[in-house]
Amino acid sequence: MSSTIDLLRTSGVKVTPGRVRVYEALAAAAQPLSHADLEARLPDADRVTLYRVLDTLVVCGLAMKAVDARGVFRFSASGAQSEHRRHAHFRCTDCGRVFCLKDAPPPPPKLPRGFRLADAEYDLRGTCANCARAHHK
Amino acid sequence: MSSTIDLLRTSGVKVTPGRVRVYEALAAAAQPLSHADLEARLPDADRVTLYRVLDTLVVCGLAMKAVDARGVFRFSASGAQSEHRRHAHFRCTDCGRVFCLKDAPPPPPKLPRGFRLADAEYDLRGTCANCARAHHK
DNA sequence: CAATATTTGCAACACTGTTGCATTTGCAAC
DNA sequence: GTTGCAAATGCAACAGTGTTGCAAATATTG
Repeated sequence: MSSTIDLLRTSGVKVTPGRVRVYEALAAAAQPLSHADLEARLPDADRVTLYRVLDTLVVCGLAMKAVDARGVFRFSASGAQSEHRRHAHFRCTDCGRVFCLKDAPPPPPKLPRGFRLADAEYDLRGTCANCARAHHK
Repeated sequence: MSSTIDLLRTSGVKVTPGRVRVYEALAAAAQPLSHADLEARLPDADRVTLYRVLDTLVVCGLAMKAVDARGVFRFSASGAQSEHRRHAHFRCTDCGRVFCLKDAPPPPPKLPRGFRLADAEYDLRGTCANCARAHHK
């Protein structure tokens, strides 16, 4: 099994206690966590450092960042696969969770002449099964 | 033709100059507007009143509220905006311009059971014709 | 026009996120 | 180990977005 330390090292960022603890908190969580959630779980962490650690994890691909329905950023551990580009994502507008759809991504539409495609993202938004159920409780 | 005043009256809320102006600004906009956008368009409006007017319009069904990628609420007059949803966008990573692709977007993939699709966006990124040509100068 | 429930404007606040800068720390090279 | 230095941290201050309380103004109803 690959430790958090190895994950960080492999991702090319310095290994610090803060990054280890934040990543492990994200990985242990069942839901994407907001900055406030993480502050509650890691009471000793500095507010600003926490923001910067989260940024680092997102940039190096270890975490994903999304916006929930209240406009708050939520973060989730993304298990280090940066293959997140070429398949469709479903983002729940309620809980902010992102689901990867395994179905083959649809072929990109034709582009005007001269345009060069670097990257494509099919983003679906809506309500996930959990939140849909919770809605008409 | 139904004037804004009639729309408001029909929706069961008091008709005030602020509500009329805000609704008409929303209806005239090509994109959903943030609170800040509206403040720029209506320089005389009070900040807080603007928030409350927007809330009222949403509650009475004349406007829709959504969160953008930066976590900011954006508002649009109901009825508008359903057409800008279902087509693909190409964003040039060089000049930042966004092009709307007229071709019909591919059908959304199948979702897991219980998931409800509200909105889909096919985002392509790359280099537009202009910038591609400029590149091998 | 008068009565009254709503709405407005203002001040103050709360939450989320960012920037600048001095200090500490990871880590690589000795 | 020790050292050097870029990077990360902690702190303070700030910026943007949204909310609450309350007194004054106003849209509707009769």
